[in-house]
Amino acid sequence: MSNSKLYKGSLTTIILKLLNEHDKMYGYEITQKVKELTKGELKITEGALYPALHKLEAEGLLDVEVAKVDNRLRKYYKLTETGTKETVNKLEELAEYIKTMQALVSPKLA
Amino acid sequence: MSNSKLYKGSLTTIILKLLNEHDKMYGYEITQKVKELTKGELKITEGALYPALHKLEAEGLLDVEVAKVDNRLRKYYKLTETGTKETVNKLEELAEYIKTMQALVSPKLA
DNA sequence: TCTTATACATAAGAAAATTATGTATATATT
DNA sequence: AATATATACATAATTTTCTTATGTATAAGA
Repeated sequence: MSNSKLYKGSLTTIILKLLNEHDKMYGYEITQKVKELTKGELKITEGALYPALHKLEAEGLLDVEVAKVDNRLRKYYKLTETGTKETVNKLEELAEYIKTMQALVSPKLA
Repeated sequence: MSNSKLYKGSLTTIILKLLNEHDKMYGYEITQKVKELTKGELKITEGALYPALHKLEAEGLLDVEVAKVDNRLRKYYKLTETGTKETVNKLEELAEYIKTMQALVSPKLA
């Protein structure tokens, strides 16, 4: 994912946010979009992505829809209603995390 | 540590930064300082803290000095030269992480 | 023809945390 | 005096999340 361990725990937030913006996406598309948006800084590996998608689906945050394009399989994921609500929570948590960390590493500015 | 999983992976950064500011600190003091600086948002658990300190010591980033205060044991940790350099790296990684995540979740502002 | 890209998946192992314990002393409360 | 809370360390079992490696299959480009 990256040389930095800080990304641990943020994959779910990333997936939910992307799906919140793009309506429906398939796994490989997510990896490419992340690479593009972060200018190569962050590469989502398949070993992390697919289990994460399956977990989100099992938790009822995502719905899946299978399609065949160019004779190749695609699994399109989209947010459920619950998933949309959870996205809001995750984004609030991210904002809170950033605020908290800035308070810790820049205490003079906090 | 917190209800949010985002803190996973940031404990080392937090420890190093606190030691960079406070010269020497002992474990329990670190837990209290974090609680104070984050107004209770973040609570470092002992099961996470002590193994992390031992690991940083084993890696040569921290030196330890044992003291007895009020008949109770304290283990004061301080940054080694290597530890000070690594602190700079970790803080750069944190800044980079925040920048990257903002590019992902606020693409319009990126 | 061979490599790269697209597209899914899982399994073994590592890393970092949580949760649950354990020991011990000091201080505050009932 | 008894009990609870705070101070101060530690580790072990388990869980979560990721990396690395591997596997299958089709399409496109060199």
